[in-house]
Amino acid sequence: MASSSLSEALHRLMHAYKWRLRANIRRHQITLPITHIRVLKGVGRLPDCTARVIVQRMGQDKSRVTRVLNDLVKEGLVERSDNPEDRRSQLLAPTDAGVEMLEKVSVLEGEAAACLTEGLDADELDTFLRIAATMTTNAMGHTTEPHRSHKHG
Amino acid sequence: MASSSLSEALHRLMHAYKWRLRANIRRHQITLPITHIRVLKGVGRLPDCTARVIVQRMGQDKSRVTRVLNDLVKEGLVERSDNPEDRRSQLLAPTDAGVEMLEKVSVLEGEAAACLTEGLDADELDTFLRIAATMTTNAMGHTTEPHRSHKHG
DNA sequence: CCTATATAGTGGACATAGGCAACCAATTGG
DNA sequence: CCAATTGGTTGCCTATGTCCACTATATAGG
Repeated sequence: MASSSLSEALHRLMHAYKWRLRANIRRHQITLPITHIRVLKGVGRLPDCTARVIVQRMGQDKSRVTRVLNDLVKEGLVERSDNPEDRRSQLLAPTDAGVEMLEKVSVLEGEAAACLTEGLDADELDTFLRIAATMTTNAMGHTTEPHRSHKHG
Repeated sequence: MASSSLSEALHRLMHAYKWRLRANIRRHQITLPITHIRVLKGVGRLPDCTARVIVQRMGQDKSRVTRVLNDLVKEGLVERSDNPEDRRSQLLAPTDAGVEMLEKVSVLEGEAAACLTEGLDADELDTFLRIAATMTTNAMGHTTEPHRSHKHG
């Protein structure tokens, strides 16, 4: 049964990965939840980043992103500034503390990735990523229902 | 940066997969959350299943498993019976309704898996599963800390 | 211009998920 | 018998994700 294998394999992998990531986060004395880290990374990496961009990139709910962003601002890791192009939204950028945090995070994620990919060569990792991307697209693709509420990019 | 790619790829894949699964669950008029389905599957598949077995197989917290099991019993999908080998624990088995549910679930997971693996040949899927298993082991493996608390033997 | 509609973001409420620690009861081993 | 361990339960908290309603701005159509 490939179906069952795939399902369980995904759940287990995700569980294990999160576990590893959390362990690393602790070890580095960071108190941010994983989602917050992902959002912070997005803010740091994307040039004219708005909440909308994060929402689209992560496929997450708007309200969730808002709340995470609120937390990050409260923690002094992210700043909002007026968006001259659209007064409904704000531009997001990491503060100095945010940049610092991002560096720590980069290290820590690198360690996690190194841990996971131990014993795999670049070719295999590449294949894995390619298939994962295909699966992601497949899963979100054919909607089976009249949905078409949002399109990504 | 493979690290960042891997991290994001995993998160995205899991998010997309869960989304697809949930859509299928809805379509089949099933009201069980994903975790409950996983636990029910475990109970159905493993011969002398106890809560402990589920905990070990899924790597989940004991308390979580207890609660999910309680729900499943309350829903009439799982039955507990005395374990003659150990009076602390009970043997778990699906009821008739549970078996029925498992059949529906099997269909639905098959559909989800089929959706995800569309355009992938058996070889690629196999590779993917193998690498995923390796990563899972890696992630849980070298603990960085003196842990060695349990091994399944 | 005014109105209708879409879009960006916010917040409330809730469900699902996972973790930590205390605890009980039964088992095991000295 | 006593101590430590193990299987399970419960309380409590955090994290994650979704749905819905709402505000404010933007934009298209009349």
